[in-house]
Amino acid sequence: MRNQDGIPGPEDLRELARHSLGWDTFRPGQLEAIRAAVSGRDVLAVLPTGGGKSAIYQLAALLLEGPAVVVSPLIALQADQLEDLNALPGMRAVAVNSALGEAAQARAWEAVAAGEAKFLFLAPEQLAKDDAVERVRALHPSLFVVDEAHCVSAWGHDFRPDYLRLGAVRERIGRPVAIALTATASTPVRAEILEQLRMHDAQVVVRSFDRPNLRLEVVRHHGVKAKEKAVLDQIAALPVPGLLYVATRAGAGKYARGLEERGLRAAAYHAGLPASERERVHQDFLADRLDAVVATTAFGMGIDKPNVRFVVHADIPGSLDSYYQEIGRAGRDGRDAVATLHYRSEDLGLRSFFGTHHADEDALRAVLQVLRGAGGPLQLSALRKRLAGNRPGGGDAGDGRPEGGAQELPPRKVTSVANLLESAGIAASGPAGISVDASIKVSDAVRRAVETAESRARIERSRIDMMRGYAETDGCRRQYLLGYFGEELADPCGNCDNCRAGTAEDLSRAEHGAFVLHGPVVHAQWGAGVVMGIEEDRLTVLFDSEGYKTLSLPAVEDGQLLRPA
DNA sequence: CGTAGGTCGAATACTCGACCTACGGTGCGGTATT
Repeated sequence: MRNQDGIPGPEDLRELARHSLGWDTFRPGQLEAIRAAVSGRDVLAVLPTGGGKSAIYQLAALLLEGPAVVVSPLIALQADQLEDLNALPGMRAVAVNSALGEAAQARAWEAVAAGEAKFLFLAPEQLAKDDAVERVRALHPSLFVVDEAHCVSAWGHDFRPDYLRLGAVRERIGRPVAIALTATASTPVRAEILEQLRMHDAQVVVRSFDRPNLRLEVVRHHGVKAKEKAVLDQIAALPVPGLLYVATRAGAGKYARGLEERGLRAAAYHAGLPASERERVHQDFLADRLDAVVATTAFGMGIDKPNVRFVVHADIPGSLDSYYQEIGRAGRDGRDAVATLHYRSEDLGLRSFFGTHHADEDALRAVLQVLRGAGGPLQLSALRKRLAGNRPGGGDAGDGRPEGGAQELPPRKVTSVANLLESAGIAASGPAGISVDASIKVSDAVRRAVETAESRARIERSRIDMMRGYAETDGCRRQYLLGYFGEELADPCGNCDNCRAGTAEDLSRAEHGAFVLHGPVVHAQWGAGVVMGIEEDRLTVLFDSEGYKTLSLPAVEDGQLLRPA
C-alpha cells in the first residue's frame, strides 16, 4: 500500500479511490493535496467546485487512523455531504447539530467514538462548547477539515465569530492535520485562512480561477428605475435558467414579481422566508421548474447545478471575492453562460454600510478586566459565562468583580471582542485558554484594539474599491478579475464586453522599472505590501494594514514613496 | 451611504419641494410559547 517514504503512491491512491469512493480519475491538485495530508502536512486547497475537494479529505481520512472532523458552515450542507458519504458501501458519516434531538446527537457521538463512523460533521458553533471540544479531543481525530474555508475570513470577524476560534480549537483537540477547502480565495484571504487556522508550512494547492465560458459584462446606470427595467428586460431575453442576485430582501420580492409579469417562472429567495419555502425554491430550481431565482447572498453555497445559463447582479456585491463566488455558479457544464453586473456607483453605499463595524470600547474594557483578573488563561466558555452577568435574584457569579467590569455582554459579543484582542496581539489563546499580556495598560490595549479594527475597516473599504474598479475598468474584465486572484492572463480574453467593444487594449505588464508583479514593496506611509497589478500608468498594491491601493506610476518612479522590498 | 416614505408648509387648486426618519445580509444554537 505504501511506497518508500510511507506515503501511498499515485497508483495506490487511484486504486483506493476507485474501490472506496467510485472515482475513476484524479483532478489536478487532488493527488498532491492527499499525499501532503497523509504525510502529516497541513493543506489549503483552492479548487473549483466539481474539482473534487471532498475527495481530498475523504481519501486522506481512509488512509489515516481515527475519525475526520469536518467543519461545515450550513446544516443543509452537512446533510448533503452525509447523504453522499453514506451512499458509499462501507462508509459512515454522522453530524452533530441543533437540528438533531438530544438522543440523536448522543447516538452520533457514540458512533464516532466506537469507530463505526469515520466522519463527524460540525458547525463551528458546536466547537464553542467545552464538552464538544472534550469529546472531539477524546476521539483522537486524524484530520481537522474546514470546508468552505473562505467563511473563516468572510464571517469570522463579525457574523459568525466562532470561525476565528477554530485555530485554538484545533490545538485543544490535539492539533490534527488541517485541511482547508474552498473554491474562492484571493491572496489575502488565503493568508488569513492559513494564519487563523494556524497552518504553518502548509501545502497550498491553487488551481486556475479562469472560467473562459463565462461572458463577463457590466452595464452602467444612473437612475434606479432605468436599472430595474434594464435588468428585467435583459433576463426576459436570456436563455434560462439563471440567478439574479440582489442586495436586499425587498429587492428579491420586487424583481421576482417583475420577472413573473414578463412571463418567467421566478421566485424570491432570502433568509427571511420560512424554511419550507426556501427548500421548495431550492428544489424547484434544481429540477428546472423555475426559470430564475432572485436571491440575496443567502442562496448559493453548496449549489452545484450544471446548466445555470446566467448570473445577473442587479446590485453590486461588496468584494470581488463575493462576486466571483456568485458568478461561479453559472456555466458549470462548460457551455456558454453570461455574468452581467448592473452597476450604479450609488449602490456601493449599501456595501459600505454593511461593512461598517466599529469597535465597542466598553466591551473591550469589560473583557480585558475579566481576563486580567483571572490570574491565568481562561477558556472562552468561562469568559462568556463571567460576562453573561448576574440576573437579579440569580447571582451565582458573585466573584467580586470590580465595578464597571460587571457589564453584561452576549456570548457572541464576547467572542468577537476576544477575537479582536487576539488579532491586535494583546491576547493569545493556547490549549489552556485565552491569556492577556498584563504588562499592557488597559487604555493602551483598547487603543491598539481600536486601531486594529480601523485597519480592518480600511481593508474592507479597499475591497469595495477593487469591486468598483472591476465595474469601471475599460480594460479586459477577465484580466482584472484574475489579477485580483493573483493570476496572470497573458492576453485580453475576447469574451467580455470591453474586449468585444475593442476598448480592452492589453495594458497589463509583468514589470515596470524596479517593480515586479507579485513582488514585495514598502511604502513610506502604508508599510509593507505586494504588487498585485501593473498597468501602463499605475500600480495596484495590496498593503498588509491598508488593503488595496492604486498608485500612479509617475508618482512612485523616483522610489521616494514606494520601493521594492 | 443611499433610498423610500412620511410630514409639513407654501403655493395653488390637485402639486411640489424641503426636510426628517427608518432601514438595509449572511446562520448557528437554544429558549420560550403554542
